Amino acid sequence: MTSPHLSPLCRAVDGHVQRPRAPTGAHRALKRFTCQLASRGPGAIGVAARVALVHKPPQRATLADVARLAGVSAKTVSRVYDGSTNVSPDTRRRIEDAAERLHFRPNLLARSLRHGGVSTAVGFVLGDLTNPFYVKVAAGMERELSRSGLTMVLGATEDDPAEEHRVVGTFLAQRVRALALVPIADDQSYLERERGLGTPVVTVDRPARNLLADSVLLDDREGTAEAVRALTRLGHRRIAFVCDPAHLYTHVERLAGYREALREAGVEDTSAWERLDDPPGQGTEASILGLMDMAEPPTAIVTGNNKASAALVRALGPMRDDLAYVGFDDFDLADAIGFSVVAYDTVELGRMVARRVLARLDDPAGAPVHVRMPTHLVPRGSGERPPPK
Amino acid sequence: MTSPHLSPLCRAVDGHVQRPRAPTGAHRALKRFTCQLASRGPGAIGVAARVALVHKPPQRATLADVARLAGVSAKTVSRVYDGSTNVSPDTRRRIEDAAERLHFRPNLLARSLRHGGVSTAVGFVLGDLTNPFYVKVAAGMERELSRSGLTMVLGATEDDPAEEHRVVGTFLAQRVRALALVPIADDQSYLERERGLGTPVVTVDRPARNLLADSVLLDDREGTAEAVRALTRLGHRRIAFVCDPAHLYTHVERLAGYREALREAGVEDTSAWERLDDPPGQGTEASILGLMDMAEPPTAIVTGNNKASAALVRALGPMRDDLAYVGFDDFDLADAIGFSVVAYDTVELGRMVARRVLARLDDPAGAPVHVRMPTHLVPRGSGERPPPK
DNA sequence: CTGTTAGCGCTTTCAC
DNA sequence: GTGAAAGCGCTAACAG
Repeated sequence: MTSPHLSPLCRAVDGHVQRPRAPTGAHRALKRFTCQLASRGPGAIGVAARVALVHKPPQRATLADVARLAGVSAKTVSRVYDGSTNVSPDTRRRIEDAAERLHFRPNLLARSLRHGGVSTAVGFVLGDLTNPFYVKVAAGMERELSRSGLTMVLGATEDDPAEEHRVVGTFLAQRVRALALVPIADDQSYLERERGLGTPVVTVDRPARNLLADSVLLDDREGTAEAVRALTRLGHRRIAFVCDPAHLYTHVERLAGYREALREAGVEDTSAWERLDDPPGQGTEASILGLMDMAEPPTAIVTGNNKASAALVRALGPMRDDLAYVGFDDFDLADAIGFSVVAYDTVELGRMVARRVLARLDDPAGAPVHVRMPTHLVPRGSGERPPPK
Repeated sequence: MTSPHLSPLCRAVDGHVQRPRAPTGAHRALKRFTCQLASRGPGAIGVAARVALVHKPPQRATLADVARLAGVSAKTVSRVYDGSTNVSPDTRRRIEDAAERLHFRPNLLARSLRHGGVSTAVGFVLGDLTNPFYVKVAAGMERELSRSGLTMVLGATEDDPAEEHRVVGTFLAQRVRALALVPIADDQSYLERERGLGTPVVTVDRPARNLLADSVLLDDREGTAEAVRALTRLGHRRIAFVCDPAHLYTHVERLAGYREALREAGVEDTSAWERLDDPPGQGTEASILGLMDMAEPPTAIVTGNNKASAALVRALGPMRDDLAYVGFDDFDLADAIGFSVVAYDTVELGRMVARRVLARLDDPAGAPVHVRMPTHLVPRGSGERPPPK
């Protein structure tokens, strides 16, 4: 019965004495049953056994199974997989053969547990997976992390502060190695302890509140200021700024850049041109149409994000040429419709987040590092028109 | 020294005898050191100790730590966290208090290992994180999975077959509970074994090759056919189809739908109107300009995906009204520029993938299930123009 | 309702 | 260069 012709997985079953109380005891008993039948030839498997076989699949081969088949100790097999060089070429080959035959895959769960209980995943908590900004950041992160053998786990808060706590909690329970976070809750002090416990936190797009964490942000203020300066240089003075919602950190910064640049050009009071929170239920399109209906309408509009830019296109049509406009954030087809924007490399931003995570893992101590990713003006026609005479 | 006033984490240190050979022995020794200093008051921590404390952070509290503080056994604490009701309210409160004080978080890694070595994550292997289609699918999946307490791990193949193997391998090593996959390799038979080992596979957007797996696809063929039928009903006969690359499953299907609908309208030979692989180095815009340069140019164009639609806008401008056109895939601002499309609910598709995963986890046996998500024509102007007389 | 014991699959320490 | 024993944090089985 314990003949050498039994399949490797069946051999593992013979080790039953060594693992008498596995939680999946039923599985194992069943496995032995079906394997025994199988050793009589496939035709001997009854219907019940076949159904059971499908319902309770065979176990994966473990390191011990490989060791047994290769005739070495578990530790030696382990050495082959943790990059140790202290294995003779001959032994190594035997082990690799055995592993191949058993389709062995090291269990990262077990390895992580043994290795200080920390997984190889980095959590990224973002607002919304349908927002192209967050997702391109995630793409950059993933590329950079995978080069270091780390994976990325994504969680969405749907811009709900309570969800931030829930998702972060799940990730911490999974023992992510680090946490990247687009903060939405009012307060991230609850993460201070985790940082102290060795889980670095890097915030993305917005700074953390009440938490000493690294951050990777855009240069929101300078980006908008540059756009407005280009317009004032062309002679524009009646420049509007459209953004919603106004309270978000990035939007506050962009508004500040707008005001700053207009003040430089001698325009002190911009309040008449600011549309910061859209009329409830009507949205940004209404704000923009309202601006154009003014007695003295603006000669240029700066939008605070890509949603506002889309609203502008919807409100005024794709190629309105009696008005100058520049949008924060690049977007698909902006080139095709000649929409000038304040752009930045979103994927690179994600890579930078990953690099901060890696650097922080290498050096958990030290003051928080804050990175501002640069923006640049992309002229495409809509932002280079002087005001009408 | 073992006074009750020592912090809980320091108490854990007193259990040193119980875990004498932890792999992080250095950490623990260090922890004891700093804790002892700390018990003399924070001011007594020397510079070296403080640096060391930061470099080698204290350990997380474990279930055993909580049990010790609450004066119960580990198993009882465990019962509180696995949803057992067999704990007296009083004990439960004591445990919860202790857990709170120690900031205890159950270690999902350990739990997963004990639970048959399967994690709570579902892997989704997609082509490219910057592609909005895949990402919206991921968004839908994530929403549905999180309702069942599962998380999602994302991996990108960058459309490289070798990467598919690598990413899938990583996920399997992490013992994902199931695998969703946009296949890119020629052959997925390597996953047959994993399925047999209890890891369900659901393919997305394209069927698997040589693997019995569930799939969630779009109704590509009918989607294109519907668009073409609407055009033939308006009188169009010279209808072009632009798509690249031609070999992809979805594109093959969409082409078939195009041909089918034109055949229904009496047009047998469509080869002159098909632009299936763009001129190398020049892209889809060149294909489209080439079509319009023909002696008898098409009166309508159907694009095979959103990239081709974008190329059409770039080649012909955003509001070309002497030509009818319809695109497969909806895209941002398509409404603003009056671009009619064959649309579908991408997020819902993702939810459906998640539901297939969950169903398959419940019932690993049974024949593969194939789902086709419906598409629908969204009229926005560009597709409802009759041909010029 | 609660505790004891053993072990998931792996890696660590230490001995050979 | 290799092996034996122990245990990471948690939970299943089985007592009491």
